[in-house]
Amino acid sequence: MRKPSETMGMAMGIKEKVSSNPHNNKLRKGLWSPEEDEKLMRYMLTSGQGCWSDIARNAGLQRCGKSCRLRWINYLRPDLKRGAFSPQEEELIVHLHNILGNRWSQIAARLPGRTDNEIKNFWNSTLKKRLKMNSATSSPNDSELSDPRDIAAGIMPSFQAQYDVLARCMDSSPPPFPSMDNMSAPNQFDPFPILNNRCDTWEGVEFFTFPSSIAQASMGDNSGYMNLEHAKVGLLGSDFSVPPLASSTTTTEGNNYRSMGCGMDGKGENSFSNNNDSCLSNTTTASFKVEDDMSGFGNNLQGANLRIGEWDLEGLMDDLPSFPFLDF
DNA sequence: AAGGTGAACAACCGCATCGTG
DNA sequence: CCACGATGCGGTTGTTCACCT
Repeated sequence: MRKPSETMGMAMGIKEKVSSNPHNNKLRKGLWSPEEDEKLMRYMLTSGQGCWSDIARNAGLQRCGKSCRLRWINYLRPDLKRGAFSPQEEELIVHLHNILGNRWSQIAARLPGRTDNEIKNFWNSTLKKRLKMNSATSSPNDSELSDPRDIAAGIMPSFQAQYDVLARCMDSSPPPFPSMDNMSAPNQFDPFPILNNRCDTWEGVEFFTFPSSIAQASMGDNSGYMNLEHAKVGLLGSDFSVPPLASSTTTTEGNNYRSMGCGMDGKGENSFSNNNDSCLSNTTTASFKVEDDMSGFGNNLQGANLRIGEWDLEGLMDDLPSFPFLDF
């Protein structure tokens, strides 16, 4: 795989577009030169973000703010993870696309270090093609695969059944989602089965165990992300594992609960992604006691008495933006 | 070696949304 | 309420490289 950043940047000096803005200044377009990158990077690191048009001007760049923003977000941001997508990331993208569709920014928000543009390109170039190849060999009658589950199934057949389970839960109402009592039966419902390497049932509460590869690759570095390896998240103790629905209710009573450090604060409100409108915050009646150790999470839920009410698709979709999975 | 073609990626464009005066 | 600018997002295009013939 070539490194476009190395090749395309150099090419910019040769083929350079210029457009004029209303103030008659010449604004560059096209690929960014290393010098421009350095200017923007230096300015962003020293002065931080602000109005992008100001940034473009103050950094001495003959670019529009929009272009600077895009360059920063898609390429210069220090927390970006470069390189090929791991198989786990591929699965995650496919799965999230299953649920979210072409909401690349939301998908990207759940893949630390990846940009929406990157994911979109990856989807359009690689995954779509893989799908076509698979669909051509498997189901000659299906000329078009408009259903996301077809796409997922085309790429990773195991998703078909998993998506169906999710779809049943999303499509049907009244309550497609099993009550917590029923949740004691393993794998009754798994909205993110690919994350569910191991499903532990612990006193009636299911936990998802993170694939360590994902946890390590995406969050176990020194970039301030939590190391989620071996992390377990209570099904409803946090909206990490399930995009909670508007009408869902959760009750915990008398818990001695070592919460996911960034998932639930002491009031049972979501603090994972700074979303005050968290899907849980308005519905959760939990009263969690959070122990001092916040570095790990979800290891010590005891006596949980969780209850889930009704679930609905609309609520799910509304809540997805705040669903904090891998959202840092 | 030269040309064609597709893959991969960067960047642009247009539109929607949001905040502010 | 409206206008306007800034920002965000998704679709699309443009560019380069690698591979194949």
